[in-house]
Amino acid sequence: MEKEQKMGLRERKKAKTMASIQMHAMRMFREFGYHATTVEQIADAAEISPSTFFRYFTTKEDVVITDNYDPILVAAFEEQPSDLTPIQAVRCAMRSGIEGMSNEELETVRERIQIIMTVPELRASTVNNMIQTMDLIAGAIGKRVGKDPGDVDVRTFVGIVVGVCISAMLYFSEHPNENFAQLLDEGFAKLESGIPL
Amino acid sequence: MEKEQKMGLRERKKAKTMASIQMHAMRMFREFGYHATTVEQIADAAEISPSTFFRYFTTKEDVVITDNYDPILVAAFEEQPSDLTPIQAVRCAMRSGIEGMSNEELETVRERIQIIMTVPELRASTVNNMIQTMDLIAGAIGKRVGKDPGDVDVRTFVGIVVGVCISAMLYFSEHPNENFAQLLDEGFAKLESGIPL
Amino acid sequence: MEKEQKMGLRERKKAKTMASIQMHAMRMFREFGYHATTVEQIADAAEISPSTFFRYFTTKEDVVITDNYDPILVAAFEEQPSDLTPIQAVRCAMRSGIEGMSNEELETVRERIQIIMTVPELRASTVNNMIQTMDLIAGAIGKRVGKDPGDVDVRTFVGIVVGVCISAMLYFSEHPNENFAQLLDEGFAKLESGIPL
Amino acid sequence: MEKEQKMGLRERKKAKTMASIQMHAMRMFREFGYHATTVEQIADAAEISPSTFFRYFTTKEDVVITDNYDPILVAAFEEQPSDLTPIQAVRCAMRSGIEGMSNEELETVRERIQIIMTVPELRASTVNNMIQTMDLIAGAIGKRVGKDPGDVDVRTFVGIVVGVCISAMLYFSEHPNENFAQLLDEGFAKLESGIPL
DNA sequence: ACTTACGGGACTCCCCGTTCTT
DNA sequence: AAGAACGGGGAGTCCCGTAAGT
Repeated sequence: MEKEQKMGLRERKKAKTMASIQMHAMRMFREFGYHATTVEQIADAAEISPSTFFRYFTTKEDVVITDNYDPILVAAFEEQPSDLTPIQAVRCAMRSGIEGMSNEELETVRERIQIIMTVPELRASTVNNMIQTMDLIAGAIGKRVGKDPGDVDVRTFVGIVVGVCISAMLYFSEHPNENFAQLLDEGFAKLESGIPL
Repeated sequence: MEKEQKMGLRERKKAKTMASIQMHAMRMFREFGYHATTVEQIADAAEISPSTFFRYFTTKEDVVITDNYDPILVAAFEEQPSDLTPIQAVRCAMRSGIEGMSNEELETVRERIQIIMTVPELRASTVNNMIQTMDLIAGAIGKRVGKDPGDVDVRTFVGIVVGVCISAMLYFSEHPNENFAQLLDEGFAKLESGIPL
Repeated sequence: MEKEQKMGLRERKKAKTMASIQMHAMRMFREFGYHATTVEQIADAAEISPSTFFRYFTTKEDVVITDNYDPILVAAFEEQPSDLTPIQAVRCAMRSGIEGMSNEELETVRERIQIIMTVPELRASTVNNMIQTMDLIAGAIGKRVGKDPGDVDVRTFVGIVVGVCISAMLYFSEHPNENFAQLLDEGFAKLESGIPL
Repeated sequence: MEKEQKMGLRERKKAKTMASIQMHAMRMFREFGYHATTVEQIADAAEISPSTFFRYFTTKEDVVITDNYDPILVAAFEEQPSDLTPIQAVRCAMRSGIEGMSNEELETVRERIQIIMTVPELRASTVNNMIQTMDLIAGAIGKRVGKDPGDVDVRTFVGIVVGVCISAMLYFSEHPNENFAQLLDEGFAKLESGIPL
């Protein structure tokens, strides 16, 4: 009990520190630009030492890229009724994942996408990140269609999903006034009736 | 004549230096690993100064990632008969692009893919690279289907193509004995009849 | 004759190139900042090669610092009537030097001072430059007062003059709306009646 | 107690490292010349890494230029009896500052001046440094005479002081057998009775 | 657990020679 | 003979990791 509580407190404190770093970092990226902001400056702003920064985030990039939506997404996917086609299931999972976010959260996501897609390195490593995420989904999809997660078809399918997500993010970064959730949804909607074009 | 020759010599010398750097780099990456090899070491091996290295390649990553297949691919795509569906055209362009390579060249490509997919940073920035490449193709596709290259559908289509390529490369990196060209081709073949799964 | 004309043309062309470089450089320094502007960018803007840049200006700093007022100043100084005290002579020489400038020229000078005093390196090397300039004047002063240019008093005198110039420039850089010529003149005016304070 | 001691130890270690770098650097500058000595070589000699060098000194120049006499000088100035004229106070402060140095220290100072005045860049940035130092003194002077530190007269006065220091240093660098302390003192002595010449 | 100190590699820019071209 | 290309090399900054305290 006692231990658990203390852990809880610690966890919460860690989460708070992490959030603080992220907040300051994002603000500074916005104000001065990603490259113009150094880790040291972020550490100063968050009142920690640079090494602590790296204990919370492996790299500078990670501050922008790290999110915790993976398990949420997977869970949402697994909850989809089994009569949906895989592509429908993905679409619905995405949608319900987004619907679960507060407006504030969504705003943060939008801002992150803007920064990410603007900075080549971030764009690169985010995609990389997505590939790993989608490996997760590959498992879920495999279960659903009764195939091995390593199966070529499953993998290709996952590739397509990632591709659609990327193009939605890119498109959104160039048209910030569009509704990102909708863009994404429409992308998958089209997939339901085959390849666009 | 004379002029052309001299220019040619210069160009050729530059190309030779570039190739030399790349050769040494790839060899050393293979032998000692990507991270264990420093730019300085590569420069030493290629008998140039580190600064010269960076005059030829903007980053260390670039040594692995840079290729000149973009214009070839685009050209191949534009040559495809106009009665093919976009996806068919892409598939055929890829195929003819690969067929135009010597065995040696193909071997190099294969090796590059292996290295790239193994090292996270390279994987990341290659994908990034592909996005840009595909922007090129977006233009060609736009022309073919009579849409703006920035059109959502075109963009989504391009995203899908990239997605399939990535998954093929990933799959290949895990199954080095497969035939990469064939993997890629099969990926697109499936697309022709809709989304797999 | 012919040769002289060609030389004249060449000279003029060189001067034009030099002016062009300087113009572009100053513009870019103003717009993007001194450090953010690279020599390469300047060269691009001036449509020359980086090496040519360095043929006209030894260093990047030189673009801002180089001027041709030294001989003018010395000449003006030597023209001063011999009944003036040294400090009066300096003052009058400065004044007549400035009066000989067009408004446009003065504006350029003002702008240069602003940039110079803002960038530490420029400030540093300008002062250095002034020391050399004043060595020139030391000669003229020596002649005037019948002492060796290397004499301690002459040197101290020169030091004071430089000191007053610097403080005027610094003051001006912090109060851009003041009249620089007047600031300088007032500085020397005070010297005529002893050390201020 | 314990903490204080340990802190003291740490501080002392840092100071030792700093002194070691400076010592090696100065020795090598003397032996091989300033430009012929690279930071890497200094780092090697001091048994640190180049990055550590730059953690202690922002630039290579800083190794020569950095000193800690500013606060000493200011303190000495503020201790001067208030019936002295500003110029007398400056003179006395300088004198008492120098008198507080050990012979060894003075020797180091002399050596530094020799190097500094020989190398244009060092000369330049030292002057720059002095301007900042004198800004400090401007504060003290302002207090003494009851004027704003930004006042034109105060600034001009400071400029003159700097000018005299520079000319003393320059003169000394050309006449190494002179007594620097005395040269400086004589410079200010003359100022007391008006501008020399 | 959190910091300080340090190492080291990537990368950029400045600046300068040498060579090659025109 | 003038100028551009090419390359070398040093200074400096930033990221990131590790070891040693505390």
